Amino acid sequence: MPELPEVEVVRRSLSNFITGLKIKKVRIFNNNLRYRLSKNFQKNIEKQKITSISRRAKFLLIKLENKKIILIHLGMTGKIFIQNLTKKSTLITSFYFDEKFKKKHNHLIFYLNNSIGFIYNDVRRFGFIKIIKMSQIKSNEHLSKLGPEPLNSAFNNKYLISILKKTKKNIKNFMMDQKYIAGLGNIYVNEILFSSSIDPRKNANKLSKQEVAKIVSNTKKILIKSIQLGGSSIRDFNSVSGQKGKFQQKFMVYDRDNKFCRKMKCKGIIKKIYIGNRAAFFCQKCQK
DNA sequence: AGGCATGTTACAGG
DNA sequence: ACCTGTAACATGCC
Repeated sequence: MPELPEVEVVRRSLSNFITGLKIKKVRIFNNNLRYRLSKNFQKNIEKQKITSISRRAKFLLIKLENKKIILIHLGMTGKIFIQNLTKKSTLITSFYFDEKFKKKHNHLIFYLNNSIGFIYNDVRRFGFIKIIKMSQIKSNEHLSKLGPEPLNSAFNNKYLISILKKTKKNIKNFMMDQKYIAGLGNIYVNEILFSSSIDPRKNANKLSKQEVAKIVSNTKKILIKSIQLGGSSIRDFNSVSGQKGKFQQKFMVYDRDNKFCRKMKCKGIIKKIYIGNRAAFFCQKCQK
């Protein structure tokens, strides 16, 4: 689920629900996420008020009054629920609402005031939660190596041209690399390259200025559009009651192998190949 | 049954 | 040093 747009959608709805609330108590059901929780995990965050929630790349940063930050990465299947504990109903964030969510993979619950529970659920446990200090943001091992935010003005033609010169990667692997552009994943890179009419296998340092400009503008356009539509919901939440993201309805290539290219008059067939062990979807006719 | 999945990281070899 | 491929992590769904 979670690439930049999905994480941003979670951040926004989460922000409405829990900003200003106090973490009364933390219960841990399963300590075995990608990394084990630190020894002082509970002690560091209990009785602390949540001051704000921000996002960097695919990371959520929940800032607390004591200058500590709950750093969350959702991995592949991490989800956050906000539950109204008194009514025993699931309120949730616009993105992950599901009344029938399985308790099985709830690994952690933060009891907030107002009878609100913040639940971390992760089927595959590739995600993780760490407590860091505000002062460590810049030096943190996860955050320090990240490239610019694609929606920030620092991600522009000039920047991209300058770093593309130095790489020997193909453009798809390049764009997936968080140290060059932070927050893109497999779905959005496939979609951006399609809308830019660029073959994902193309050497990144062989792109023309025009192609680079297309990547920059299409990246911003697609991410913004997806955030507006609540992100992409794939593979889960088929229940009608839950609010799903809608960007998956806009996919031009992702998971559309053997289907017709959706570009007007193209009639090419979407092909699926593997690049760097990740599925690449593209139209052989429009992407050169 | 085996392959595949929105992610990241470590390691081997070129 | 950079690049690529492979495997690992763990679970569920075709």
